[in-house]
Amino acid sequence: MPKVGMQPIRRRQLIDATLSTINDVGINDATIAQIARRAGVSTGIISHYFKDKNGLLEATMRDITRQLRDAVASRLKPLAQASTETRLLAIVEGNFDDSQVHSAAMKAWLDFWASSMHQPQLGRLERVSSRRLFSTLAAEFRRDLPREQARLAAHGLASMIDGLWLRAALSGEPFNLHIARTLTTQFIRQQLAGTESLRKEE
Amino acid sequence: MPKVGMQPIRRRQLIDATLSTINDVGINDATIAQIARRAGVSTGIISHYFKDKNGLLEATMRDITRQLRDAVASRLKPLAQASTETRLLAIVEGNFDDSQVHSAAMKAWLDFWASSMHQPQLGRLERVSSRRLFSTLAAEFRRDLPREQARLAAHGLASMIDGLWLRAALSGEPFNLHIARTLTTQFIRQQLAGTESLRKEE
Amino acid sequence: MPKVGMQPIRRRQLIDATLSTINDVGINDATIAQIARRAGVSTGIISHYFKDKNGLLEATMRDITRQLRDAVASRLKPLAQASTETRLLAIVEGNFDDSQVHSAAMKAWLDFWASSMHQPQLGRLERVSSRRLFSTLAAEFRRDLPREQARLAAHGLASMIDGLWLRAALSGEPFNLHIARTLTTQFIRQQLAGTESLRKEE
Amino acid sequence: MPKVGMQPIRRRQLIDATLSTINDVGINDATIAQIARRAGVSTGIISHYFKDKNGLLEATMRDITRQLRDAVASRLKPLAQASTETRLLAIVEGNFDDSQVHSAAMKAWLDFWASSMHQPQLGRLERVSSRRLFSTLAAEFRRDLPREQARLAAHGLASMIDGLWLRAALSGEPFNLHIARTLTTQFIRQQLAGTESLRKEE
DNA sequence: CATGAATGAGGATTCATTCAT
DNA sequence: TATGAATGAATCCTCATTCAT
Repeated sequence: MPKVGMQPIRRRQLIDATLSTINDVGINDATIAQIARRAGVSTGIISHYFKDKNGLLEATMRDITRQLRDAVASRLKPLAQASTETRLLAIVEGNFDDSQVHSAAMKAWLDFWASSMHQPQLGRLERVSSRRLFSTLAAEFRRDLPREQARLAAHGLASMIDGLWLRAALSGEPFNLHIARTLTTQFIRQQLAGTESLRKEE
Repeated sequence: MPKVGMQPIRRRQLIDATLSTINDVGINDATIAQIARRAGVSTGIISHYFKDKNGLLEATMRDITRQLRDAVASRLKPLAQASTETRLLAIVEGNFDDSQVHSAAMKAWLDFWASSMHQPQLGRLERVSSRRLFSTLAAEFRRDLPREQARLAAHGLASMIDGLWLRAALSGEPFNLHIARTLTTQFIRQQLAGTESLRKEE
Repeated sequence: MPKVGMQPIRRRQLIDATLSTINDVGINDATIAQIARRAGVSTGIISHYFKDKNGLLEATMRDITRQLRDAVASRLKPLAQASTETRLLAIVEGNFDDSQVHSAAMKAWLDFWASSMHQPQLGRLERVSSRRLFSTLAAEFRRDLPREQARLAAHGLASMIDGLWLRAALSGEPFNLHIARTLTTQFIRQQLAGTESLRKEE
Repeated sequence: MPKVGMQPIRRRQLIDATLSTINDVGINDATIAQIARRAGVSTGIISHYFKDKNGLLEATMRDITRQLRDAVASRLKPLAQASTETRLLAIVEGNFDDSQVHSAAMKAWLDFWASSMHQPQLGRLERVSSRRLFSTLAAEFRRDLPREQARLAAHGLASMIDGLWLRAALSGEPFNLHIARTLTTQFIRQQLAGTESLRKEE
């Protein structure tokens, strides 16, 4: 029963099925047949909408990076006039948004990270996303800190965010938002409070 | 040219070939044929020494976790009487040992991490390794800090270490040891210096 | 050239190719590639229709057991009112139907028998078929003989049928229907005629 | 620790291991490695004593046919002066000797039968054995019956013996010696008693 | 006489992709 | 638009055989 205007519906359906499949068996054991079955469509449909399997995976990765971008952007929007610390914490919160820390999302990110090491197309997407986090953080820190110090702080905070995420994913346990908040808050305050004594030695 | 006592030699050969192949094409595109060719042996030998491909991958992961363990242990050994900070920095340095931060090692870790999400056997190895880092750090922090604070600090430092590593791997650029040292040193000192004002608010 | 409704056609095609291949090289040297080539299709199609090689072999065995069942049933059908002897002879004739005694069929049976000793799935099929012959014969004998004697006669006749078959298969020569008829007819008449003098001594 | 005069010991060891392996996994899944392990020797030894796998299988088949021959011969030996019936029953008993009707032996026979359909060497051995049974039986019947009738009786008795054997093997249950004796005794007596009334009609 | 390391051909299976309907 | 039949390359694994020691 072909219908018109199915494209956005089918794409959504298939991306969701892809994420769900990745959650179950991982990106490498996710077969087109499995994804199609889960989406309730035939295998042929995938090439119709995404050209090939890579196209589907790329679209899926694009989807979760967009979700992350949105999660951050929506938290930052109402805080245009807020303090640097507040805005930094909002960015952190965005990265720990529900959409990003549930099991399926973390598995997908980890799988995409690994895949991106060997697939240029995915690598590009990953790099854009990774740099965006750094740039966003660096821009905020720059409001209160000198350039190099801001970059260092941004690098540190981005690493901590990703590290917290990574360890949560690998531990197999639910993401502990409380601990993540405590540690990132500490880090942000210390960076903004100045670290003269430490920097002296370098 | 069969000989006796080849086992350790062959195993080493094959694990090295596996790491090298993972570096080139990733764990999922690493075929038995490719690994065997690189090791200069026939494919059949792999099942002879490792039962099957999974056995080889597991042995390879075991190998890099052992390297990490050794890198940390060898740095810690001569510091039995040293200060907590010195010992913590030694642990960090161990994690950033050459054997761990060269491109091939980082790719292998990332691939193993992703695989460990879906392969129980690898997951177990990963969890052991991940927990060891946390325990080692927590034990050191515990010398100067109360229990809960030590655990928090350990979690934070472990996350930062893994995060720095992860972002380096994904960036495709060489690991910047200088920045990593600066950030981890900062973190350690601040944790050991006490964070009363921050903890008050929680 | 994909079409709809190909399933029954392809299954038939593949089962026939399997029987033909078994006839040529035996069940153990029958490779998927060979069967597929003979059927004029690709190897992949087998898993499409039969899941795997075992599925195909099972379906093939199911097919020849069904042929045997049909051969017996069709002979028995018009003989609802006939004498026990006539009906027993019809059952025997069914077992010696052309479909069962040509070289390919006999080889297939022998191969399946051997395989069924070590493959539970095939064993089950074999047992059903073997018991059906016994039950059918026993039911007929029961019309004229006491229970235990009927069972003994059924056992003996079934053994003679299978033995004639087996020795024909192993001899490599065409099945000698005349001798088979003579011997089974003798057996049936003697059983039905009563064997008091013999049974006395046991 | 090489020794002299090991040949007969090793051959016996390996043939027993082969039978045991066939009993467990069937002739087709019996690998050299498995057989060697079971015999407690290395794989290389097999080619040393039997040239190759086929040589071992052939020797094994030769072994069980010899056992059958011996079982019959030893029973017949003391009965040089006995009646035809007694001698025929002795032959039957030989075929149902313990060495022939235990599970492992029946599986081996069935496997060899199937293999012999496609392996000339084994086929030859099988044919010799099969014909020997027929000839032995025919010779006995010939003492009391005309030539053709004797041959028919021999064919029938051989078929019944093999059929009883086959059905026992396939049933998975222990060979029921009592039933086998009853049926074969019946058959022999009836053949020897004359079957004029039956033969009239052919 | 005996070992077991090493080979490599051969087979089953999987799966992305294509395409007639 | 949508299906699912069909392909066949790619991969892992098994295993008989060889042979240096």
